[in-house]
Amino acid sequence: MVKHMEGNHIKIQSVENGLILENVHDFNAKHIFECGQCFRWKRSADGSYTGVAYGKVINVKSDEENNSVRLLNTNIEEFNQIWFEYFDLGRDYGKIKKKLSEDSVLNTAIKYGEGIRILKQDPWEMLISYIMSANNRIPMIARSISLLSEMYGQPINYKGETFYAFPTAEELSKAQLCDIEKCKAGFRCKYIFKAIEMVQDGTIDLDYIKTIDIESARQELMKIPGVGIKVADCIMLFSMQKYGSYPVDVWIKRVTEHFYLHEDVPMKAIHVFAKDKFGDMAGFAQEYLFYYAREMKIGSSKGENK
DNA sequence: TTGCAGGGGTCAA
DNA sequence: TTGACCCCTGCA
Repeated sequence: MVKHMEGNHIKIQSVENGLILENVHDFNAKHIFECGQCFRWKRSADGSYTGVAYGKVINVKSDEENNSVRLLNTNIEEFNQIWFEYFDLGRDYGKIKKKLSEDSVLNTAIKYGEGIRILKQDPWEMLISYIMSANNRIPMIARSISLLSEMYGQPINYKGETFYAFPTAEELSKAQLCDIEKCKAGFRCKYIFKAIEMVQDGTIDLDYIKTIDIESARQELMKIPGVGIKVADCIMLFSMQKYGSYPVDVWIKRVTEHFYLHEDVPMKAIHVFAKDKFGDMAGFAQEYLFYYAREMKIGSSKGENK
């Protein structure tokens, strides 16, 4: 079977309990799963990653030498239905990188995270996950999501281990605030509780928000408590294909100031800069810069580049 | 050993 | 514009 990407084509081969994708360019599992866009993928000793998305568990291993990717615990139907889009395989990242590389900073940044792809994740899951991210650390966020899924999500068995799907709004609507608090998300629990209610009663319609322009979508998302500019931008970039979004967290603020603005500026100035400089490709630029900043510890008090 | 700052921001004053 | 905020880790 052959599946078309923009300007290229992927060859798909069925193997025992999975698929081998060949002729896949710009796909590095470490870069994809560790660039900060997702919380539910865990690395194994063999360099593969196992995770839960859209109610399925799969194992992913990329081989950059041979431009191939191995997916385990799936099949062609599921690949066509879920994973082709999830991994954004219809997009030519080579073209994006070429364009962004005209900028010398990005030219360097891209060398570090050359295999990044922006996953098309579920808006509901991103909403709750990024509410949890406020003033929090990645391992803590991952733990809270995991606890919430264990309490309210559907169990999925894979190789003798039980994984849990991210719970739907309906499944979570059965929870009281004191139940949500068991996921140890602290002061964010009350925001999550309210977000569940707003989505469940239709005050917030994520499907609709996905269809409207980026500015309106941001305003709409920010009606949810616990959702500010940064969280709204993450939701839009990681689950609504709004690639002009440039989520500004501490790392992005540091790296933008360090390389481009050369001084401490207000948050608003960073957004204006990104829109001018990167336009509708700002989201891709953000991911390369984020990965680079973290790898190099740029601007951090512990970094060598301060 | 205990204590305290601070973290993928947001909210309220 | 500035602190407080849950929970937890790292570092005196």
